[in-house]
Amino acid sequence: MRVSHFPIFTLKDTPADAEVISHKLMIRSGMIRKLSSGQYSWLPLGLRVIKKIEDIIRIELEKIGCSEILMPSVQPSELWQESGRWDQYGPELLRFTDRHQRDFCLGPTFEEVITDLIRKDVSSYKQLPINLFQISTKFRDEIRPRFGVMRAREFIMKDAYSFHANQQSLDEAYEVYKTAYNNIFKNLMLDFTVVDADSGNIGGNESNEFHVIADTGEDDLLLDDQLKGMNIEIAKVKYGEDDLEALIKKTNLTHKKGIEVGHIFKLGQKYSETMKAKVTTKDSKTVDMFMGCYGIGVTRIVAAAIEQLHDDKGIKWPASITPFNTVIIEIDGHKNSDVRAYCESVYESFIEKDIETIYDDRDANLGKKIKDWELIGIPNIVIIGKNESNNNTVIFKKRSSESKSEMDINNLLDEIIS
RNA sequence: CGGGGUGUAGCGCAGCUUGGUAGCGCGGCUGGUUUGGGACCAGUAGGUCGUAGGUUCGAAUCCUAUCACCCCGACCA
Repeated sequence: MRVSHFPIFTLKDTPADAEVISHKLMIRSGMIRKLSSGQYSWLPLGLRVIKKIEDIIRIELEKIGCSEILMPSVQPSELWQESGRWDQYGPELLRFTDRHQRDFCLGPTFEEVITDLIRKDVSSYKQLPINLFQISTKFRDEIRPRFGVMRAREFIMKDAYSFHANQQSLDEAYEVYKTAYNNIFKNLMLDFTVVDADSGNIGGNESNEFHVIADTGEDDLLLDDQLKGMNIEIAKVKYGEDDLEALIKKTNLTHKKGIEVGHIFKLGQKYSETMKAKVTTKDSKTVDMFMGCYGIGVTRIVAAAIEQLHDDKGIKWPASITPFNTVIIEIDGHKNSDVRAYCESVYESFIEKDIETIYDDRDANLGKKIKDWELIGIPNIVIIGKNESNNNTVIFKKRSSESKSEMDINNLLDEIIS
């Protein structure tokens, strides 16, 4: 892409209403803009990061036999009445009425809809297990949205659901998802941990949370050397102790801050029972299906990655989810046609190698361009001016390092690809 | 919902205490010189001071109400 065709919107000043670093950097680097409290528009740069995360998730889920679907966000109240959550869920469930005075809500989660979907088409144990997921916008009328997209009212979540004829099948699937989630977060190239957790009002009897480790995280975790452990809430119950310091002593675990980005649950028969989602078993009996549900906060991962990987200049994207792999910064290309032509040819050679490249062809001086791309956090920075054009070389600088070096293009391509 | 805070130009802010009709920096636009780490010079546009009401000869400034936004708490991917 060329910047002339891929608008970037960077800011020098931090907007006054941003508090945490990821929020500040997302606004300044032009990834998002606020519409109203807890609601953000995603600009081209930010959306590319979302797509990267979604693709990593898709690949791992498809590997374990989970197929993608898409369900409506506007959900009829009847289903929520049936599960009992119309009354239980509380004001976080945004409710409204259509022109026929029929009640609806904006889906904060999709157990009701998917259970309804499955019960209509599945009647035999032979059709099970079934694994489905969607990546879609969820809405929760949060008491207090905050920290930008970290806790937004409208956000993108991947939610997967599994249906089984018996507990054993669910147990097996749960472990498969756990492994897949580990792979997803490994592939995202973020420091993370999985902990035992409370299943909250989703229901069920076993659950694990996946956390991105970050000093600015909101959740307290107690972890061992292997980064395994438990959420503080679980620890409190388990050890009968409310004080954090006392718990650390008692458990001999390390205290870390985490940002919850994934949560998996064994729902069991909670929804299938109330919503009468049954199948016939091998011995001709009927049984309520066993369910699991598995969530990942896609938009929250964007913020969590930034919380974990940044410096005073801006974001430092891991290769896995960077909006672009490489930026080519042109010096004086608007006046120097040799430089322009040379930049174009270097750009083409990057594109030929399938390196995701953004070519900064703006009429601006070097300092401004470098500041912008360091803020945005592109891992590889290539600088080209008249010297490089004459020498048939480029200047190469990594986002993670201060040093620059003049390089032959082919050598650079090899280095970036490796 | 309880506690705290902020609304003045696209962004960051000053002005408010002590009323006299709005200013600075960045950004934008035009022209020129520039472009090797956020350039310089000259010019220029842009604000019913969140909204409504009140006090006053006169309100950004004082009073009342209201809305929005942010932070702390309860809740959560």
